[in-house]
Amino acid sequence: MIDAANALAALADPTRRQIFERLAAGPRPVGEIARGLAVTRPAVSQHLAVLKSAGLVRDQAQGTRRIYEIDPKGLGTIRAWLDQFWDVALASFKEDVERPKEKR
Amino acid sequence: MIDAANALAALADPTRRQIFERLAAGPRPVGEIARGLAVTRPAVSQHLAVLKSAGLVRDQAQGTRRIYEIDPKGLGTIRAWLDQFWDVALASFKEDVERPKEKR
DNA sequence: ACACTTGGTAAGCTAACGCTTACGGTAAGT
DNA sequence: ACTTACCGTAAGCGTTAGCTTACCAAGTGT
Repeated sequence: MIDAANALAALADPTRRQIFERLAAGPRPVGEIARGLAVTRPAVSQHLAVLKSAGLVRDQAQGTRRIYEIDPKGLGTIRAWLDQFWDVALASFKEDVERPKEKR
Repeated sequence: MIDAANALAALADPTRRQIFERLAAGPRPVGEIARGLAVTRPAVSQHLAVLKSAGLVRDQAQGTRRIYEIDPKGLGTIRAWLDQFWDVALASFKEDVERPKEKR
């Protein structure tokens, strides 16, 4: 199951965000993702596994290489979770604007 | 400065999410937040400090107690960051729908 | 068949994180 | 003034997370 908890935890890591942002430019094999990053290729593999289990990316075998791309599922889960608090945040903001009026 | 990195890292922790969700029901003092949670009050204080520095909550002194509430700033930052990938995700999803058609 | 490329996995280490206990500091009540 | 309630901070500890090196499996080309 893909809940918001895993998705948020996955995107909390800087290296994982870097990988995710790189995939936003289009699907890529693991080696190409690792190239230019500060960590080794096995580290990237581990990160991809975490992102995959969080529903943020999906892979697709193509010969000896695996093409990774962004999976909309994870993003949708996070967005749904965020929307849960959006009205509360807006109410808080509205109160923020009206508060100075009460001050006088 | 409040960037998406800090906000995501802050919401990655389960206890911090629990605190944040509890604040969605309305502003509360620290003691009331800690009541019912599995951790001690100082732990809650530390978590609140992290959430605050991420722009997710804000506090307001009221006598000897400090009232915490959700700050829309952090949520907005995360949402803006997510929207950066939203079109990519939609394109990926669209391709997902049309791919079976090409299969035959 | 053999070599090479590609990538996932295991083992182990280090650093960071979250928690607790203990303490200090401020405001309110008596 | 003295006590009590409320909360932040420091110090210390155990666990986890991310990284590296080493190894293994599968596919491709010659």
